[in-house]
Amino acid sequence: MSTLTKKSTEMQNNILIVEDDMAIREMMAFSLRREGFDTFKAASGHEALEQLNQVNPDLIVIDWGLPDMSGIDLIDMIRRDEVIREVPIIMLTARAEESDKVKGLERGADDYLTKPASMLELMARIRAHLRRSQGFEANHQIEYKGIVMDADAHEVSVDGELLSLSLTEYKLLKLFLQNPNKLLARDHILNHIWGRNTFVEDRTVDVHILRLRKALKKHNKEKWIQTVRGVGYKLINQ
Amino acid sequence: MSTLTKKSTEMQNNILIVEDDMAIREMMAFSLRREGFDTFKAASGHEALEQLNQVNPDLIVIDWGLPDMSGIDLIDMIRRDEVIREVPIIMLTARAEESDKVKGLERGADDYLTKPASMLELMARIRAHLRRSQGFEANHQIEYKGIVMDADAHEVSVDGELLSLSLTEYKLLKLFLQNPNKLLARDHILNHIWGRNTFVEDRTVDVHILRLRKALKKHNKEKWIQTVRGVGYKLINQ
DNA sequence: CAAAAATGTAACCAATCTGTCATAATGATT
DNA sequence: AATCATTATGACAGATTGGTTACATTTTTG
Repeated sequence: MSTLTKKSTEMQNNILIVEDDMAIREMMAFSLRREGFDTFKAASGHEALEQLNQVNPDLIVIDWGLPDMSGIDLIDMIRRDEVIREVPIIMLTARAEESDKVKGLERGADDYLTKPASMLELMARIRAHLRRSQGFEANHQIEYKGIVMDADAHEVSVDGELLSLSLTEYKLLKLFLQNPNKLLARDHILNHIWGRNTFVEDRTVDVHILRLRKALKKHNKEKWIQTVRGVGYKLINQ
Repeated sequence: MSTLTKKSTEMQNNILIVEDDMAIREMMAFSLRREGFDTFKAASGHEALEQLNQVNPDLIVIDWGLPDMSGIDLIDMIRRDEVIREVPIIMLTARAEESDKVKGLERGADDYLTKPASMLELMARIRAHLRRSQGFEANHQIEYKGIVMDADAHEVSVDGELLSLSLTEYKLLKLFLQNPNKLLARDHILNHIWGRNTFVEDRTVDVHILRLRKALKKHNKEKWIQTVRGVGYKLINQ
């Protein structure tokens, strides 16, 4: 699996820290690593965007005052990106002014802490957000009309029978199961499975769709993946 | 729809306030109602559980120190309940002690505020949580007199029956649905569907209108697209 | 290390979509 | 009613699109 699509279900959680003050940044990174997180660091908005082209963090901590752009602007850009849009964001600020707090939360941050922030509280809030964004169930199962995907076991079964899938097929099916009945455009699929900036052909998606269809066909679920000409594919019911 | 299953997509959000201090409770309720939320109140843990048997709130604000049980215990019970388990919870406390904060977050609260809490900040945090718990899944539908276009599924149905459309027809219909009862000039249509500088004939629009009309005809919606001689077309109500 | 599996591309074909034209139908104007 | 202007319709060819197979390359497995 490439670094690009690194996601967090079975592995450690990735946290991206965006903070220009080196001392604070390193201190946070240190604490987070000690707690078992994988950390990625950025000292500016642009560095952050660069990082986001290479990692899909599970949570982002953003300093309000960055040298090149405001934290708010960075949040805006993240929330507009199709792939990472939903990542939880914790804002960090030196000013205790309430208007900032409110502004940050209104504009897309999920949480807000005032510096000097207690590491303990930051950790607790990070864990609270991760807990929520990764679901409550201990064993992550997605189910849709007889197709059951067990993320922990990395297994898929159709009407009880195990389905043998390659990794790409698995990820593809997972994407479909997470968005049943929704049209997934080709480039959307590309972005989510291969990452934002890979040089994979459009047609490659088709081939993998074909392979996934074949796998489903063996279990009499032939017509589950519907083609929408000119746009993409859709997982449908029957 | 029964009160029990009241969920929040189309209607106001329900907020449950669990707080024993009447002054604070009423103040919060007042502010929340003014902001357009539906509020439900409980002065104790037991009252809260009673309320939860009747309403499914979209978010719960819980005071740390309740007369009959600790807020933490209440959270535990909520998180163990199959139905409401995932509701966002904001803890409220008079003590500023950090250990409480951390404990609350570790045990299942999603957020934590210290009293005296600023109403503005509480509102902002409530909205941030609601946005996350429901905002991302808004499904984009356009509806006009029995024609329902689901942008996520890329589907159109007429009186429940699915309509099969080519991409251009789909875009055309979308344009009409976005501007019902409005006259759409030919060049307006051209600009919106083919782009500003394409070399497509005016007459091409007619052909696609024809095709769209045919598709609608199959579902007894023959006369929906009206010709306005010399100008363009209009989507009308039968 | 050899064999098997997985992956990304290219190439071919079939289905479908699209734009244009010719002609018919309709409406407006005189 | 005759003429002109505009739109509807059907047919057609070329373009686009997606399904499929084959193959080279990489990765994994035994």
